Amino acid sequence: MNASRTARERVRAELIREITDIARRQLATEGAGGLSLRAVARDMGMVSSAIYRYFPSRDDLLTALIIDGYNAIGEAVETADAGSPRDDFTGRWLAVCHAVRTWALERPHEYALLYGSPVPGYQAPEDTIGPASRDTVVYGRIISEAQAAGRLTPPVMCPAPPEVLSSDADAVRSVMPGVSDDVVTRGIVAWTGLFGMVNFELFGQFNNVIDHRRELFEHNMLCLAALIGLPPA
Amino acid sequence: MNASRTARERVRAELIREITDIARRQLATEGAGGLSLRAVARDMGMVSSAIYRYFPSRDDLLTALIIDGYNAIGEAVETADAGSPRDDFTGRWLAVCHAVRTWALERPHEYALLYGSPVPGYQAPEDTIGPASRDTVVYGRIISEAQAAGRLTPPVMCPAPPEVLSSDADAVRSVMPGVSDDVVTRGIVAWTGLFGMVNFELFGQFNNVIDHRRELFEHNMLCLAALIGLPPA
DNA sequence: GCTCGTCAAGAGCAGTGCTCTCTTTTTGTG
DNA sequence: CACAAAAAGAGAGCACTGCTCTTGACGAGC
Repeated sequence: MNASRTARERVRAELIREITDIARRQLATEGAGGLSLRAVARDMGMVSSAIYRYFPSRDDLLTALIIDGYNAIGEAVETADAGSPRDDFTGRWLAVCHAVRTWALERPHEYALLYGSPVPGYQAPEDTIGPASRDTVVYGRIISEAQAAGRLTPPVMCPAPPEVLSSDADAVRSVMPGVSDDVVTRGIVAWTGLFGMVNFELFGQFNNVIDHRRELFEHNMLCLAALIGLPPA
Repeated sequence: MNASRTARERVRAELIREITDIARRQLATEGAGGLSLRAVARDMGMVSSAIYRYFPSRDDLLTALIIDGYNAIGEAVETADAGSPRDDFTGRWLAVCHAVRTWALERPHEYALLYGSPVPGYQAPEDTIGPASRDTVVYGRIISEAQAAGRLTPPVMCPAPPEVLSSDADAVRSVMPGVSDDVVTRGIVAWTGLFGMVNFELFGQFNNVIDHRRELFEHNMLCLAALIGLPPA
């Protein structure tokens, strides 16, 4: 009864996994806009309408891929952080930066699905906001732990954040406890700078301009680390 | 003879302009992926096949829109820079940053076409790289002129850029003459940080996180200005 | 006047997302 | 075990897409 029920659910789960796998493969070659339910169905030896038993619409498939993607990049970031000595805060930051970049370069279309322009007509549902912040808690933790260890010394150069930003800083502090508003906003600069750099490299803004992209990336991430106040390498 | 010939060419140019205008309007509501030649043709009271007399493919229409877009944002940036006192380098930088952000917020889909994920199957032709750098010369000029005026004092915090980056720095220096490799790389940090911030705001990464986006943007751009070495406001 | 290039129009092809109906298979229960 | 109910597959079909090909009209230059 329960065993048989789960038997059916198991094959269903297996099919869903297979569909998303094929879709991810198709995403890798065609890009988000070229993702075709019919092509996925063909690859599975299914008739196109049968796919709709598992994903009621193309957007639902996209949502599944997006959630998987956020989890995957989050996991990559977590692994990178775990591989560095706990008290080497700059090393940890650099490691997670490289993890993001490497992950993005290896599956550009999947990355574009997460951090590129939203696919037209697609509205990200609530389910995505949880996994979407899985990586950010890692960045926040590095900064928080550096602060707690007394190793955070932001250079005096940025103006003090205006009072109006304090509520936003409070929100961000949920992943970055124990730091001042000033450090929070510096963290946001580094955060957006990290992804801005990856975006530019991936979306072509560096074409015909920058050749040594890994080196430039690393140097700029070190620059951002210094801006946050992490100790020099 | 020549008059009549140009008469024909004039109506042709007028039609091309009308097509791109309608396409841009459609882009604003549907997004890049939803741009449909047939819909444009319908809006013009044309039959769909007639459009192909003017744009041989959908990609060619996209290319035209992209070139127009780069020129438009370039012009917006130039105008913003021209509106600030020549020797207020931080003010000029802040003005162009706000110009980029405002331009992007007013036509998010067009911005996504330029700085978002590349549309699937679309390969940007050579024609786009000229207009694509129209805005960057403005950023570069601000930094160069600040340097020439002796107003550029980068805070000591970033490590020195590695030797391997010198050739890339040389390339970038074509829009940012007279500055050291160190300043060039700082400029790239600011450049990517600017667009990283706009991307995050536009592509939804700030949803449920940041409320006072304009204020945060301005503060972070000031922080990046300080990182470059521009004088405090 | 006649030819030739330009253009609009329409039909048509292959593909898409999605819905509907019909049939088959699987499942839990009397 | 038998049977009704639920789930899944199959296929046709609708409206749409980009794009191609052919046909017929128009206007400019020889």
